[in-house]
Amino acid sequence: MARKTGSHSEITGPLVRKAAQRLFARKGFAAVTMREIAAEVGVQAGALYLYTPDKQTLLFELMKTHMQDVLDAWQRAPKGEGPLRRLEAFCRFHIRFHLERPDDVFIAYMELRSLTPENFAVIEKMRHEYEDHLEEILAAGQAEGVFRIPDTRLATMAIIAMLTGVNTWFREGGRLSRERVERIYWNMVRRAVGA
Amino acid sequence: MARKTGSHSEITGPLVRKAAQRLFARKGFAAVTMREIAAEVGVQAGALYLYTPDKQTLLFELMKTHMQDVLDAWQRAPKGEGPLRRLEAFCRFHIRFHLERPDDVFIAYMELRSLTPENFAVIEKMRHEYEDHLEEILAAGQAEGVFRIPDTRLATMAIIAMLTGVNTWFREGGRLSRERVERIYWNMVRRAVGA
DNA sequence: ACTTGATGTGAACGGGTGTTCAGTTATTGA
DNA sequence: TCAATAACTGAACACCCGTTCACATCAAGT
Repeated sequence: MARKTGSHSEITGPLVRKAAQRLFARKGFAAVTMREIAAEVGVQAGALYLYTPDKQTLLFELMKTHMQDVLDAWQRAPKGEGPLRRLEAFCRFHIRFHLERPDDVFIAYMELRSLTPENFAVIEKMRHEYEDHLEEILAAGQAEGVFRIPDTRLATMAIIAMLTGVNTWFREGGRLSRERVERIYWNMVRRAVGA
Repeated sequence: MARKTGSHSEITGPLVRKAAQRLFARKGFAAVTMREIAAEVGVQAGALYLYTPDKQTLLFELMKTHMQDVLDAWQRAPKGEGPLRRLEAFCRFHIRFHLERPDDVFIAYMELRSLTPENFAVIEKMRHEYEDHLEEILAAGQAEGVFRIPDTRLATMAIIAMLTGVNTWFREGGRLSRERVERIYWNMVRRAVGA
């Protein structure tokens, strides 16, 4: 078979990651067996080790890729000018991006404790980096007198928790459209920061 | 030994629940073994089955007791008069109560998927009952013109997600006192609902 | 035609899983 | 004193775990 890299199948590899992602999100890392993942892909358990050195690395790579995707996507997202517009951009981006990747989000928030300490440190750092983007917006708005926030770090955590919470109840085709949810949440955030 | 009920030891029983609670919160239900719990208590694994029919029931009872505690505590909590004071009471109650039981909260939010469908339905119903208490406050305030909320259900979910998020970062003896955190969060909620 | 190497099988490895149960111990009430 | 029983042990049960590896398959490159 024609190979471009020294790695393995470009077909089975992604299938393994997708199956693992779906199963980890649904049942939790510890409750999923390598044989389950293999069955989902349509191979025997041993074949998985052509694509990952072990189960822990499989989880870590999923989480790292997700966090990198978030950071890259926010970097590329249109942001507008001024703290108010930037905050709106962030809120809408966060909701939209997370709703598009419910499994990844679930894993990233629930399986931190399943990571080895070294892997945890890596993911935690990336998460903190993302949170800092929001905190910078809040701090800038506070400095300009656009926001009235007693503690920017606390407001950061509150806003992210609130926005991420959408994933726990939102269902496509439900009572509210994604656009409507985005607008309502943005308005709550805007008022919460006193703007 | 003098027994009042037909059940078993009133010493070891609670110890089992506390050990399970701590371990489930720290490592996750699926990652904790009955032998680990037994070791924490200081007995052999077989002895646990004097206090629970199986591992699943142990988890379910922990979660059910916690949810019942939340509902009872809110029922008993001082609430003040009018939607604004009631909302403040709810916010402060939620933060305080949850910060006092970090392990229970962690389990209740993370291990829903580890429950059997029947057990899940029971817990989900209790959770919904709690959420409804908040939604009723919001609806009353909206009706009286004290709040400006486009969608009470959505505001309910947003507020609860925001308040529960405190548990992920708050540390006793940290930069902010619990009272200060309560006040800041309450102010954010108050502004978010337009009051 | 033949070697190469990617892709995968299927059995095995050592160890761990939840759960059961016959038997031991210790304390009790009569 | 002694039968009753709560509390617990320690071994066993049947099965599942992540991971390894000798071996098979088969398309591609020379």
